[in-house]
Amino acid sequence: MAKQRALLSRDRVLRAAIRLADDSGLDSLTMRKLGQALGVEAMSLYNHVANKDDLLDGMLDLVLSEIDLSPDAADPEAALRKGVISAHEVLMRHPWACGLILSPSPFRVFPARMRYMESLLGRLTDAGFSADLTYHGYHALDSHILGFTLWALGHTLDVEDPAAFAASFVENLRADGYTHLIEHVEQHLDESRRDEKGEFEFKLDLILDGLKRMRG
Amino acid sequence: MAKQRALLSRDRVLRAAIRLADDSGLDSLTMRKLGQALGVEAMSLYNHVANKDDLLDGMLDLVLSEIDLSPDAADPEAALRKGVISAHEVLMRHPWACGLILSPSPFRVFPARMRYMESLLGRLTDAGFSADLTYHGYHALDSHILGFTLWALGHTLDVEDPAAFAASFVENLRADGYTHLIEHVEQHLDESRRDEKGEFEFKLDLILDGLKRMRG
DNA sequence: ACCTGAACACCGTTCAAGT
DNA sequence: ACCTGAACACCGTTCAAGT
Repeated sequence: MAKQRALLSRDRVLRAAIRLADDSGLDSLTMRKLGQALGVEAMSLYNHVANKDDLLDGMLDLVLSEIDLSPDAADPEAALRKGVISAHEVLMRHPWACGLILSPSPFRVFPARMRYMESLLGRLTDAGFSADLTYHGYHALDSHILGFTLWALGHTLDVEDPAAFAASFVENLRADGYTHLIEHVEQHLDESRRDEKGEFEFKLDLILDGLKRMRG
Repeated sequence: MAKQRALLSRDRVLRAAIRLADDSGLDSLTMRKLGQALGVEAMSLYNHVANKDDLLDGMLDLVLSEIDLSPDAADPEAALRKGVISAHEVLMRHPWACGLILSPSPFRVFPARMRYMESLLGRLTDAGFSADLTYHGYHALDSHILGFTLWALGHTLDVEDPAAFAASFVENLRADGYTHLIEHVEQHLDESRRDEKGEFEFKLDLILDGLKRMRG
């Protein structure tokens, strides 16, 4: 460890925290370990963040800033669809973020989140949806972005050999007659199907097509 | 506290833990507080659950058992829709459950979850969906159940006067020109719209109608 | 067989003391 | 102004000792 470390700053603390959470998960993000990663004692961090909640808010603010929900007057429907997918991709890169945004207490507000909300609502309006459809459509899309992504992340099983795991899982199921579940697991093992982005967009298009039909 | 307490058992421990989490949230569910609620020291709990993860799995097993996904040969489409709504209602009653099921590590398997998966797949098949549509439809519906419910729970702001909170929130937004977001918050304040179940079913019907159209 | 006191290795956070 | 040692009030969990 170099003796001459760069000076601590809020930005350096937040970026180190994101890296630590990306690499090792939120459970590994403790003030002590974060200090260690920065070559400093845990207590020093409190000179740059108010407390751990403030740290988490700051991390989310940087992450949501990566989302690109910019307008496209030439093709507003494509801009909406692309923005939603951008949000999904950003949240998949930072697997700890979705759960944090959706944790009920405290309700987290920070600048990038407001900009995200404003932009998503703007892209819905641009696409020609009425105030009423924009209202419901926002809920459908925001819950798809955060909810589906968290759901997908919650189904990534962290095991060396997924095929072997699934095989022994199916074996256990067979004895108890879970016929539909066995078929579903076998469909998952079909390499041609294992396409997470495809699943996100499949449901996204169900939602978007339904909204467009209601728009008439 | 009565001196003569009923004997501890795994079932009593699990039910007390569910009550504590329902009333005070998952953060309040510590082994020490759970012991206290049962009139016992924390260490006694380890005679009935292997560890805290085993406790959480047991709690989820009881909760998911409340879901009614029974078939209805006379109207299989209604059975599917009713079952999805039943799952949502159960998960709303136990606000800590969704987040736990979707927490990525460990991937939680327990009997009631397998029965839930098997039943949901069965209701999709009953409704006449092909193997392929059942595969994608299961992902769309399961992620809607768990993801939307968690999303909705993550938006319940725990404040004494929501209207006053929203008003001051809007005031802050106005200075920064968040016009779409202001309109959205004002739509939320419209009493006639505040219908959480409506929002769940709005998106559910987008998904179900889309699936039915693909079924042809 | 079931319960518990003491202990261990952790948390977030405060605060007086150092530079 | 920024960093830190010591301390406090918590966690989950183990284990030997009690009944």
